[in-house]
Amino acid sequence: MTAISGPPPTLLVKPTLQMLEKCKTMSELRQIHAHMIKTNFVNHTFAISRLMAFCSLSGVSGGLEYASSVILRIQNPNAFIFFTAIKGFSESSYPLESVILYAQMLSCLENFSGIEFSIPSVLKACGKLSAFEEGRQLHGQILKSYLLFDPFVSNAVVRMYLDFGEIKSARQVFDKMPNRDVVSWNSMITGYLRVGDIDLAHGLFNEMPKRDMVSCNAMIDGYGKCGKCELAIDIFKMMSDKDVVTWTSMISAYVLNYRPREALDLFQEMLSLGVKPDAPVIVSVLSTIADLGFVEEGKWIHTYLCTNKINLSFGFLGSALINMYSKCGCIENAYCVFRSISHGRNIGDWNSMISGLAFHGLAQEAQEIFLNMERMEIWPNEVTFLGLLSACSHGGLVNEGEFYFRIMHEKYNIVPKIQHYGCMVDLYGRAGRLADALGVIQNMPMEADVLAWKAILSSSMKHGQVAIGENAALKAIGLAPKDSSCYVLLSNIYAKAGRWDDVAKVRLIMRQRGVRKIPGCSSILVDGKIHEFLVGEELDVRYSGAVLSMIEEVVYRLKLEGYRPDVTQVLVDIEEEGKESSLSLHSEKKAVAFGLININKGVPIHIVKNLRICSDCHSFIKLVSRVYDRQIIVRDQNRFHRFENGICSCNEYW
DNA sequence: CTAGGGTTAG
Repeated sequence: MTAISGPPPTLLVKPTLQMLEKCKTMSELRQIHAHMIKTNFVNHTFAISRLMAFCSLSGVSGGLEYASSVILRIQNPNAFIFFTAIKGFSESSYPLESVILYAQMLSCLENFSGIEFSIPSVLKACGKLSAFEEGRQLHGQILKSYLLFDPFVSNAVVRMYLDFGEIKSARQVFDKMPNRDVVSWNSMITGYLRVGDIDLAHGLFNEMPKRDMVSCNAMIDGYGKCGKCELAIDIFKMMSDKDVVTWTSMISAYVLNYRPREALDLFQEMLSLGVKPDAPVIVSVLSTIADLGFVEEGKWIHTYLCTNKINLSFGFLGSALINMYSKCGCIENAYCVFRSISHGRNIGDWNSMISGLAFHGLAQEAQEIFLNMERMEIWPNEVTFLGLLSACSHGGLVNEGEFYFRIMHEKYNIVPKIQHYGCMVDLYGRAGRLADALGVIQNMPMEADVLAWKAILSSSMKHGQVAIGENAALKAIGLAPKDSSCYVLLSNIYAKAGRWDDVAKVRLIMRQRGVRKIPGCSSILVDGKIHEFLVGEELDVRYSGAVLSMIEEVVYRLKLEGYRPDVTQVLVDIEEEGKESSLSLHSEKKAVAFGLININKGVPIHIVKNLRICSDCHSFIKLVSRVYDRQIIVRDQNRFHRFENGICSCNEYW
């Protein structure tokens, strides 16, 4: 087809551009394109570049072929026509197309002016692809053509080397850069922060001639990620201007450093100052709320999203909401959100729903979600299978777990990662099949990590396997010498076997190594207020007397019903009576007692515990639910336990 | 056209 020379009719320009803007599918694009050819748009640079941009959108298949064929038909293509497509592809999931298009551009352009606009995108694509060879060639071309004087280009070169993980090369380019600007400094700083080289990052931060908000935001984020929360706070407080990224970085820093309350307080402060929250900050806050189990706050955010008509299928919002509701015990609400985004569901939304159901021990329902995915031809990813495997392991469904593990690579071509093997270890371990669990560890293609050994450790504890447990503890402690839970589990195993000397030894080693047991902490929501209880004798004066006598009364009544305190859950060998009273000071028992006093019959008692619920508390609460006729829902580190009528929803899989 | 923040996982 030959283009007629001359511009398109002026009246058609605006509607054509609008059509391109609204275009949704490739076949629509073909129609518009046909129309453009008829009405003389083939050389209209702006319209063609819009058309090219569409081709580069992710989810459009055959985009590259179409874009290439369009360009071939242009009489005198210029660099701008290529630019939008090159940029688009570099940001898509097919960055290679961007490199291909760039090569095509070089071969068909007569005049190279304007190609410097595309170069940053191609460099970005090379970085994403780890295309070392192409990247270095490009760098060579840039050096020869003096393009390094363009700050956009040289900064992109630095960024590419950082993406390659070649910090030294990036630094060399940075040091030799003719026109270093604030972006160059910021890129270099984030490069150092990403690999945890805080000192070098901080050095540049101090040295740079002029800092801007981005520099500070990057430092806050970097400090937060390497556990230096206080330094992050220093910078945050020092800043006079803050944007939503500043707040998000500081909020995430708190979250990462286990200071969720301060994170939420900061979010409140941000809102009260009129800073408009966007998707990233909301996602981050929702995950904190999920961890704390603060349903009310979570609901408030959900309402906020609805009233501000924020689309839940955007980014991670949907999956963050689903996760929040399921972690807060409201699996129905989670379902509701999941159903409400039936159009435009992300893979993350499906995964969160499956994991949420797994967390509730609803293995059947989790499998049904997966069946729906298959029916709708939605391709699962590795996280989908983690959810499914965890559902099976919490539901005691060994055969089903084996099935999913198999189809994961046979049908879906997903290579199992260490986490998947960990799930399998857990699956067999919980079901009491320790030999099979150990078999997984022996046969997996990588070295087992702490979590795999901890799975063995806790199932040895549950099934009274001292020797296997000892060995697993040795391995786990070797991999994570500071993790108190490994020592505690080993000590529990010894206690269960009555080997109090060994219990004492473990305790001694812990003290020598300075490993402190994380104190158990349970919280309970009463009248919209959160009340916290810590393990041990210190009890908030506000409640102490009433709660302690309530526990005494409950223990007395339960003993009449056959309750026998399980003293193996005590870390120290003290006299039997001492063990009993120290058991009765477990945080979840205090929270239950507080709930019995302050929550009316018929209203479920919701408790969140920071660690795993101990087996004594588990049988204790089962009995309470029957004797006091209460529904008690406990969320521990691993999952939900719904106690009713003397039975727990976990069916002893925990 | 280059630099900063986000979920689901044993």
